[in-house]
Amino acid sequence: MSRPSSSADLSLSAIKTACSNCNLRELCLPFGLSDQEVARVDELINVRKRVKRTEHLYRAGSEFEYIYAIRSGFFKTYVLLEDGRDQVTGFQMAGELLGLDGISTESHSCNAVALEDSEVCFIPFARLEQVSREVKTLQHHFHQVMSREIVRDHGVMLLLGTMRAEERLATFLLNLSQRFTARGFSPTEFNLRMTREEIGSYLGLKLETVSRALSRFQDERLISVQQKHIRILNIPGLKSLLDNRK
Amino acid sequence: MSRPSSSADLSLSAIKTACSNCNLRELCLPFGLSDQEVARVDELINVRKRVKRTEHLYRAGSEFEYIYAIRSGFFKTYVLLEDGRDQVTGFQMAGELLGLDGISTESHSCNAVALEDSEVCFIPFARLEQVSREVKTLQHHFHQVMSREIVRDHGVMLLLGTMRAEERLATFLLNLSQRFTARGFSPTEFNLRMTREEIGSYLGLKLETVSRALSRFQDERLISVQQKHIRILNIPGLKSLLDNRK
DNA sequence: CCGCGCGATTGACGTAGATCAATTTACAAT
DNA sequence: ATTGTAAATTGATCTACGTCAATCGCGCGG
Repeated sequence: MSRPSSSADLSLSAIKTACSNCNLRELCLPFGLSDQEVARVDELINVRKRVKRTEHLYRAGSEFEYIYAIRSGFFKTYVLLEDGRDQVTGFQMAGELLGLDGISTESHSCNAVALEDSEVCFIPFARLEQVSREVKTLQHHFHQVMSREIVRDHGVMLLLGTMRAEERLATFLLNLSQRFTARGFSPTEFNLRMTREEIGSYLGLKLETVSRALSRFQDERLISVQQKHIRILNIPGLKSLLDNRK
Repeated sequence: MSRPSSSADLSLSAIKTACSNCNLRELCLPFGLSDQEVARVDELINVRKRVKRTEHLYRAGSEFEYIYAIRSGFFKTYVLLEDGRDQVTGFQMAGELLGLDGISTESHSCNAVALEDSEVCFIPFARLEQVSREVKTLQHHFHQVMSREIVRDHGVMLLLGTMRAEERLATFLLNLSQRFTARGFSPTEFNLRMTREEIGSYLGLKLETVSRALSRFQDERLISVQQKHIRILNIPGLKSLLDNRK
């Protein structure tokens, strides 16, 4: 509906939403807001939609109109080079925002695709700006979210520029663990939503290298891997792969 | 004064500033604002300071209070790993903003150091937020600036994750060329402000690799290099290094 | 003008990860 | 259950870039 673009037709039934009774409140846009202020955010989120696995939420070049908040599910964002090479720029889970890349040129610069069936809140950006002119805490928090994305990107640049394969993968696993923890899931046991190839694309490695590194971690009893199921057996051990180097 | 921190004492005389008569207006924060609106921005920039070569503007961990606009000069930002490895996350020139990383945690997450004697406008962030609650165009433009940084970072991730040494360097040179052009300088002739090692750190390469690639470009008559002086002889040739791959 | 030192260049060699290829495994459709 | 397909694992080899090392050369201070 809202964007009859090249992206797959996202959904079906728009779901009535409310941040007020969303259990992701503390991870998402309304973080740190008073009840009254959350009510202001509520009024600007009027649509929630389902996005099925493999469907795109937006594509590079498509018009920017919304910021998206992941209600449930899992996404990846990626950029493409003309020759077909691509780079996964991030994996996003519940409570995280998508689409910030679109603000700069009014059109998206990357692609966002669901890695599992998901639900997404559509936040009309013009209205978000309007409300954040009125609600100081919302304004500040939104700036923090954007800044956090910049800081995260710098971390990825550090990873891509200086780390070896095993360090990259350990960093990746520890990051997932920490984010699952923040969402109330086990820090040590989870299912990967992405393929080895997608992990590799994110980490600047080939899928074979990812697979070999996972196997080596398993040999060293740091983790156990069975396809997409990961169990972290030795968090300090994984961490020690990072700080000892050089 | 403002931050009696670990950073070198930046300066000397604060200089009276005014965006209104700054020739970088169109590249900097006031871009796209009416005269009246620029006047509002003027009132929040009360300090301009000199930062000498090798001096830090801020360091990771230092308190965040200002966004900085480069009036003149050249900076690099970098992040550090405990073991001493570092990654240059960007090179910034006149009209560009520094310090956006600090918003997320109220303290800076990277380091910013001048690569040549520079002048910097200090923009108290709390006041910037205040004024941008009142000036819609300023608010929107600031969001665009932050978003542009995210998009830029994604481009660097693509470079670090998928490109080969010569492609990275060609991309780097073309990017510098384009930014110098936007500032009224020659697209084809400029002095590098950074060492081979700093270029390498930014591009995820060792300094020897940077040096060799530059020499190869010179052999192929794409550029001429003499120490820090670069002359680009064949822009299409450099570009063609990028799109043909694979 | 001279010498010192950092930055840059260039060469020889080593290696982490890419590439190519062959199975194996999981899961979805029938 | 059976077959088809995509994902994952593992091995053998190749290579782009890193590492180590020897100059070179420019700019700066005395």
